[in-house]
Amino acid sequence: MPQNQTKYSYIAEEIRNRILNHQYPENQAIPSEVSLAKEFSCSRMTMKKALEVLVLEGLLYRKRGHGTFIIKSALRGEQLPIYNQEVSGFTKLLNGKNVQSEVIHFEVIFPDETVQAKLNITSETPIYDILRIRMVGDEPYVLEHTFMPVTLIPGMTQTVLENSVYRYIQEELGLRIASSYKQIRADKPSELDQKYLLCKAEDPIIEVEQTVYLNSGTAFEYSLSRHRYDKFVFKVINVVRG
Amino acid sequence: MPQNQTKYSYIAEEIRNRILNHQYPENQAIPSEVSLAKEFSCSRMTMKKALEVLVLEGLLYRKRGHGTFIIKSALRGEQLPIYNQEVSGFTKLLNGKNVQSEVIHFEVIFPDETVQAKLNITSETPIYDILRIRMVGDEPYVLEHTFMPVTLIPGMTQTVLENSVYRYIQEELGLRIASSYKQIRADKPSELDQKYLLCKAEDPIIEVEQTVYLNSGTAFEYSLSRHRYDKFVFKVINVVRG
DNA sequence: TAGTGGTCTAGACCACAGA
DNA sequence: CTGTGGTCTAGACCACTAC
Repeated sequence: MPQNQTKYSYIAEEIRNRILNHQYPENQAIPSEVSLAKEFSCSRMTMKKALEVLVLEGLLYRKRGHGTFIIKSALRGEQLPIYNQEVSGFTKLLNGKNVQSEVIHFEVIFPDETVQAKLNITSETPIYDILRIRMVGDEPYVLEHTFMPVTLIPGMTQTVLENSVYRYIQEELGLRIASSYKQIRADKPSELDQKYLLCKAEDPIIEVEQTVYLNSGTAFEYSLSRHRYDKFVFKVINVVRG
Repeated sequence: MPQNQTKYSYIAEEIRNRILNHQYPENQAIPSEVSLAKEFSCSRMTMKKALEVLVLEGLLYRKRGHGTFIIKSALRGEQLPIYNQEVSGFTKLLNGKNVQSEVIHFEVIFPDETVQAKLNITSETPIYDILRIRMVGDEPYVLEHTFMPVTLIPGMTQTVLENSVYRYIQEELGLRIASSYKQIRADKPSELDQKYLLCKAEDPIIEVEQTVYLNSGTAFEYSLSRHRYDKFVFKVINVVRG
């Protein structure tokens, strides 16, 4: 048992690995709560919490009176809980690929009414106004327009923007992200979209509007990400609770 | 305390109502776990579970050492957990409005390879092949192409299709929905889209591809819903766990 | 030091399914 | 009947914050 980790998340990790390594047969129930609790020397409640993590990831489902089963389609790749299970930036999502960011626009301004409402700030609160194009290899993927209060995220630089803003916020500033709210819609491409995403006037755009909150309950980012329609799919897993 | 409901979900409901009715000040912590547990005569664990429900709904956030706070933006309407928190059909989402469904196509066929893979069935398993246009008032909203195994959902009729398939499945057949997997993307309109959604060739389409699973772990629905871009927004709430 | 939420325990009772 | 998961309890200890 490693330090600095809760028991249930350690157990969840271990069982997740077993599932992904096919150490449990796919066509029958995995061991029961009681026997797993015995194996891991924990209480039944803790084991339940560990398994709950995997249920919410879409890897397991449980049925009273029957047992706990592996969701086979989750093993086949495809439907992995990538996009909506973690609040992370673009950089993390495309881990391993050659991701670059080009800063098109970066200044400090005062917010308009929309941004004031989204970030819950007054018109006198200075914000960063950032426009970036994100590239994978040589190809443009997404045009991101981001607004963040300067006082919350001090010391933003061109270098940070070209790398990972989220890494800076979490590792350098030590802030914790608590939640995000996204709205996804389709739109026609603007001239800006066409210019930077290299798309045609008849190509749709898929837009993700996002507000991200810190642990403290304050909104720190409002952003509009406009993606090429041929290079973006948003995945959502949904588990009925109770 | 009503029958037929768990204690924690009853408590969550009660506290949710208090929040929405502004019975707790927005700018300070709501009562602590311990005091709420005393008020509702429950253990601290049960109260924690009740509050956890509201955290996952995006209504509350909690901070160790500080307390439990209301997420104000959730009260302002806008960011309500409508679309992704419940696995429900179109009928329920637009509750109260005049929703109509017109069945364009309804027959039993054998699945192609894509549908076989999505529903995890063989080419000899008969399925319903359903094409419906959903209207709100006089306006077309979404064109839904749905595939369901006949053996799982027996007795499908034109009348059911014109009303709510989900209600039929849950109330008439007594089946329980466990989870769903969605992929959201933008696309150009096909001729079918243009004909039924009354959209122009340059209007984008937003497509939701969905597989829905029953309690038993079997997939019962694979569908492609194509929405008018000016009448559909997909909302996602995301809470960091741990 | 006191108060908050987070984790963990050992055990109880219940609902549901299959033999 | 046994075995499964779901709920609930009463209490413990810990981590974090504020005073």
